[in-house]
Amino acid sequence: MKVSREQVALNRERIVETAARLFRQKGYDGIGVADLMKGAGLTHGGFYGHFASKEDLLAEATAHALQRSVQRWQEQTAGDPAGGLSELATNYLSTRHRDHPENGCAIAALGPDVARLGPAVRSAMTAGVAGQVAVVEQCLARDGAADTATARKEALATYAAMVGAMVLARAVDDEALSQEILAAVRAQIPASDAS
Amino acid sequence: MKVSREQVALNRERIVETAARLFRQKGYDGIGVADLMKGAGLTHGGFYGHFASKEDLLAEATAHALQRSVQRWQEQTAGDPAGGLSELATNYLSTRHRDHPENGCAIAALGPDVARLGPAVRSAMTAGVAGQVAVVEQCLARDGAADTATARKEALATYAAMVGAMVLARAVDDEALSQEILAAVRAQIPASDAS
DNA sequence: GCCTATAGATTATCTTCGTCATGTATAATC
DNA sequence: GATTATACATGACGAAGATAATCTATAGGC
Repeated sequence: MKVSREQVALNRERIVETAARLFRQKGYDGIGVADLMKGAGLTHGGFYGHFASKEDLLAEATAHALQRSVQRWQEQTAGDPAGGLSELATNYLSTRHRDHPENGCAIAALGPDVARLGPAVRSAMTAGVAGQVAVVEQCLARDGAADTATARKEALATYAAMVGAMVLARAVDDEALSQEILAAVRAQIPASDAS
Repeated sequence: MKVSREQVALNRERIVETAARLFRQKGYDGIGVADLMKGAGLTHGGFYGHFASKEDLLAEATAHALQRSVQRWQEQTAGDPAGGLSELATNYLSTRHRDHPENGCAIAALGPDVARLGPAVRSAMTAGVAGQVAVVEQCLARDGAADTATARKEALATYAAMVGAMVLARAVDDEALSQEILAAVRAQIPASDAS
């Protein structure tokens, strides 16, 4: 049964969105094409009309998720004259984020998976990383603590600490340690000892 | 064909070691039981005589890999009066480590996978994380820059940055950015601006 | 209002997975 | 040296995976 042009676009978008959610939640191998399609309210039949492969879908889903993240980060940090990094870090390093990877950072949820996959996925991830780093860099620049070269270095290090903290906080089976990790990185964010 | 007691123990050990290598290289779902056993020079038949499940093997392999890491970390840092963190970070944040996950840090390679698995695997991971954090903490204490509470916080944050940097450096498809990330975190390690 | 292109459903295929049952040769035990 | 216990090999199973071919109903254009 054919479907209208806009319905097709809508369906495609819904597949990508569902995939972005489910991949982050269950991992690349943790969810199959059939369930992915079912999650979008379709059956697996039409999948290969939309995407060349499952990996291709992951590339799109990753790009989608990261674009959204970057956008949200920009909104969160835009208004703050102090740079806005503090609020960003508080949100990122929260137990809410830790417990809901399906809406969270794609790198913290899929980083190692992506590292083992093909160029399409990796380059989508690269673009996302670059975007997120740029936001952190902007925050630091706005805060005006250092020259641009130092700001970039600091941005990269801060960003790495945030991602690492989330990976660790999720992997660990000890609630106290998990929270301790998040708190330690939160406390160390430059120009945001407001904890 | 039965096999001598010591041969059995040897086989088991070889399976765990092979698994530790292959899981880190290919991910939990990236390698099957049959190939795992083949990697240890056996067939898949005897697997369930040794382990209750594939996940059970991952738990053992994770524990094994992390114990080795902690041991190596201790050796690397033991002799240095300045704490030894600098050498540790240089090794961890190297392109060699980045390009050889099969011998590297289990968390950077398997973190998100572990987060989705059962308690056996997670608690093995937790013990390993705790051990690695303890080494970093010792380094900072030996360097004597701060009281113990601050040293612990700093250790957690430093460790998170190292793990995050490795995850990012591996996920990213841009050699320059990848190295930039590693360098930025290296430069930020406390008491080791010796780069 | 008919024609045709096509989105998505149905169904099939082929692979690979984790797990398990059985067979067999040999180490351990006496 | 005979008996017993068992580690591993072989092979099979059912489930689930990705991918592909075919079918069909309808949207878009005339």
